[in-house]
Amino acid sequence: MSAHHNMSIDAWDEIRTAYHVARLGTVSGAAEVLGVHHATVIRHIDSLEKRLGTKLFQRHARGYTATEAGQDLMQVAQATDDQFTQLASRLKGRGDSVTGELVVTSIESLSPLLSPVLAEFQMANPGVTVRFVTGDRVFRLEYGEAHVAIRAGTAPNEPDNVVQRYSTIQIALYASRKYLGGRALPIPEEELPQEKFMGYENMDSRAPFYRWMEDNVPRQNIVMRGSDGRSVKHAIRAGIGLGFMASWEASQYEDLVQVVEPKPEWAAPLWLVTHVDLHRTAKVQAILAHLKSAADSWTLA
Amino acid sequence: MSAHHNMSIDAWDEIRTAYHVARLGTVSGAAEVLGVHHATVIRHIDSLEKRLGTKLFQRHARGYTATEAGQDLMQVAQATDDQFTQLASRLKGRGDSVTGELVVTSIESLSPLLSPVLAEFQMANPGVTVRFVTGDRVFRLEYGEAHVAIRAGTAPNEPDNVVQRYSTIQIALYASRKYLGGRALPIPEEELPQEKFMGYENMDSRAPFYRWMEDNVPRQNIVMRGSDGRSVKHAIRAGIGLGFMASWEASQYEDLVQVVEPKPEWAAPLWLVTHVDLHRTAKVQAILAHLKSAADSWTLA
DNA sequence: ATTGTGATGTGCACTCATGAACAGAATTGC
DNA sequence: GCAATTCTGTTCATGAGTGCACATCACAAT
Repeated sequence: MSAHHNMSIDAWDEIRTAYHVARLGTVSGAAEVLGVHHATVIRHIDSLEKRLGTKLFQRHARGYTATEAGQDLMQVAQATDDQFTQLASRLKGRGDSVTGELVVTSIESLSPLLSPVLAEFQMANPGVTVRFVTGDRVFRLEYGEAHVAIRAGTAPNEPDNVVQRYSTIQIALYASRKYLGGRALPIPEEELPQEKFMGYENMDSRAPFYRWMEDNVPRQNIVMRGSDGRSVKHAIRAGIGLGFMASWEASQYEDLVQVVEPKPEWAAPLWLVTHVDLHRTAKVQAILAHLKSAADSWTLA
Repeated sequence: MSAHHNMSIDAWDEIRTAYHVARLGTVSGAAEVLGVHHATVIRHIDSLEKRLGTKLFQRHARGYTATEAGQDLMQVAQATDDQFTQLASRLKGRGDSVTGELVVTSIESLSPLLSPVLAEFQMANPGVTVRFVTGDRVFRLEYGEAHVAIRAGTAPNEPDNVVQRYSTIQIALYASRKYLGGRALPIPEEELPQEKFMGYENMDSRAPFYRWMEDNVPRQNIVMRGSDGRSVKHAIRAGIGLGFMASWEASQYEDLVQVVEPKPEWAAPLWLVTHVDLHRTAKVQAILAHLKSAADSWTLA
């Protein structure tokens, strides 16, 4: 039983037709405006009247004149037409201009790098409201959780996602001067496993430097683990031992020094990933362009 | 050029489809509610997005989630659906119940006869507003000028008008006692042409008693003419001579007497005429029934 | 792992709404 | 009064939109 016990009109096009007939007073005029044959207009009216059980028009050779019911319908349809027209211009404009919300997501560790860039973008486009969502859980673009995501690591290959190569985060091993105590640098690679290390809580991540640490550093030498980048950073600065950090972040601190020449495989590629449905919109294109131009001024490599 | 330079949406059904998709979150669910195949829903969405130039939904295997644009559309469509539903119930009710305006038209001379009947009807149906329009010009039902007309004379045969036999107005020759001066009644028919007569201004009317007067009474004996029934009535009562009057009206006055037995051909048939489009509506049926029952209590013959 | 379920998406046959042509009627013009 | 115009209304052929079937995919549960 698919019958609507609560009567709701399931032929909006017919109302639209009736509206123009009531407005113009003739079937032919309405047919011309609607771009259909006048026979179609007559059929729409007949169908609608049959459905409503009420005569909407009185037919005569000079045209159709709306009954009270028809005039009532005309007023409602008039309002509807106005609202739809406004909606259309809103939506049209929304497609070509950068307004409304713009949701960007990334892993939390990129936050200090991206925040200023996004702030810049917002100031350049006052009409847009930027929401920067970070978190270790992957925000799913296909559910509309974000317009663009900055992902790190291996290239995502989820379907319906258009992914672009973005930039490269140079990762290196750092330690504080306090820990090193004036030792000669770089530390020879064969001696590294004997150092103390600051590790990560969830090493299940497939980041290459994680795997390097798992493979080359004895478990007992990983003396502490942190679950987020900030705690790792503070532990290293406190002198607990060696640890992986992004070069751009470590270089901001005078007390941190790079202990070995970074291996190329440690580098974490960044990916700009957007949903295919939203990729072509002006808003997404604008933020992508802005992110790329910002990356050009970075000195990450 | 039939191009709409002002963008207005010319596919309301597609908006309705998109509305239900946005509301339910899945194409399949919307298809079931709408009573169409889910492929149709997909095609509607695609068409609408193409038309608006904006993505309304993000597609994924679990369903469709509305973008900002889609949510905007959903709100507008929600309001539209509510308004249409209200309209439908209003119109549905209007078809089966007697409410709103009811326009009745007749020739002016029937006004005193019909007015109390219409007043009765209004009091029996408080929801209806009765407009009683009299005038010598014929109000055209097909232009929506009236719901029901009471016509006198020969049966109207206009197309699209359903006409019913109503009642018969008995017309007879009357004169005031002052004019007669106590003569014996009835006046022999062969002496009638020698009497003085009160006539009508527009004798072009095809009423049978008009023609009788034209045919049987010498022109110079029609000593006065009036353009409306009231002036004729007053002239007769003033004693100017003989004149045709409706029996129901003349019988109200003590000073008026019937001078000859009325000829059957003088009687004026009344017709109830309605437009075919409105004839079946409850409102029209109600007033017709009321008029007929009122006629049963009349003593016109 | 594997099966099951409930989604979206697409090619193909078909039906139904549409469009073209014509007829009828009323009003307008000369 | 007669022709011209402008409507409505109906019939019939056609094409666009629809429904069906099947493929595909994602998630959940056993």
